[in-house]
Amino acid sequence: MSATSVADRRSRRRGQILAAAWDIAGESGLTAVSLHEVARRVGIRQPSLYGYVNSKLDLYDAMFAQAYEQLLARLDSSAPSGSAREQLLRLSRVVLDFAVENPSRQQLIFQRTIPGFEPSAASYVLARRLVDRTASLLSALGSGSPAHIEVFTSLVGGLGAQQIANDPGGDRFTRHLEAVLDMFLDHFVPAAT
Amino acid sequence: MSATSVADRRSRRRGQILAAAWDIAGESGLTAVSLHEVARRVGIRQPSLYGYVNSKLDLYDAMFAQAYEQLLARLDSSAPSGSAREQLLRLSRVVLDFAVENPSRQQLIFQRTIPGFEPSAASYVLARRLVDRTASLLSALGSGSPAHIEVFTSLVGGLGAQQIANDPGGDRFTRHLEAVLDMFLDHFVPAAT
DNA sequence: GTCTATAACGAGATAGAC
DNA sequence: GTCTATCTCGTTATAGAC
Repeated sequence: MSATSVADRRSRRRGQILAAAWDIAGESGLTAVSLHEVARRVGIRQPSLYGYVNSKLDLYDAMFAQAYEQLLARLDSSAPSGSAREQLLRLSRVVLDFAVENPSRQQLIFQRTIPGFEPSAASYVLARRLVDRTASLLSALGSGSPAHIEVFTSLVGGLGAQQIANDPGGDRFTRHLEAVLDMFLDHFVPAAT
Repeated sequence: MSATSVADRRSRRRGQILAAAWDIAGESGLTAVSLHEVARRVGIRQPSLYGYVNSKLDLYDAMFAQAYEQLLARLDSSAPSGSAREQLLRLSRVVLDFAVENPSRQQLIFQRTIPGFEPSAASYVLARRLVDRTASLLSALGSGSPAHIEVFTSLVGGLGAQQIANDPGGDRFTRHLEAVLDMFLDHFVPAAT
């Protein structure tokens, strides 16, 4: 009858570990995350981490999965409403804000620049969910071909990458999102205008 | 009267050092470049490198500058010809190919994801040259506003980033370059069509 | 579940001889 | 210009006690 079960305590610790890892990544970059520093911040010794993750790459995988869970949760935080164009704009805006708010997340889940890291199958499923949502909105607009999806994701990803690399903390690039989306729709789905 | 001057030998060594660094980056990622491994490949001891670079970040800066020099040289390798649209397409194709051929170069000069690295003023001048060329071609098309430049660089950069992250070695994203360029011109420079 | 201790290794950088 | 030697610090991971 304890108020906190063993499973609860475990998952709380895991949450602390991931939070510490994201903090380090935010301060010093994704590659600066080390098990020693994570343990230091959580208040345990580095070997104790091996009760929660199997390796450093496994920690990255947990971060990858958590980032997608957070992003998908944000997309679900409001009921879909408005035209397909409005829904697509909202999805793009949420994704873009999410990436730009925390460049390490963008680097891990979109850019894939960590040497040796590949998301596990379980984590990859989450990544697919985002693509699928984008694809179905594009389909609703009559523009759901693979080529259209490839171009569209490049547009949104490109704005995010440029924003982070060339104007961190600003909005010189992200402010163009709606114009870029209209450019895309105008050109590829002229009927929708 | 020696066939190779002291300066020649120095610059040749420097070239070997940079080549070794790019090799390592290509094999194991940009962050895997270490002075020890560079020295090993050049055939000297690690402390000897300090006769050529002042620090590891200084080595990254030399790589940054070299990458831009190579890219600018490629752009100059053929005389400008054709319409402004054709020149813009050619410039974009060269930049895109350059980035995709060697992801480490893209990561260093466009993505800027190395913790603690900032290009020196001298290196930054080279980076500006690329932006200036792009801007003047866009101006010739009547689309040289800052906003247009921001959007255009995001389009090309986005295709490159997606290509590297999601289809390394392929062309699933880069093949859309011409379509994306036409989309851009259609929407922002309708008169040019 | 967390600890101490430690193995095994690598990094960047400096001192000083030749 | 290159070397040897070394400092200092960091890392991932494992063994084994409590």
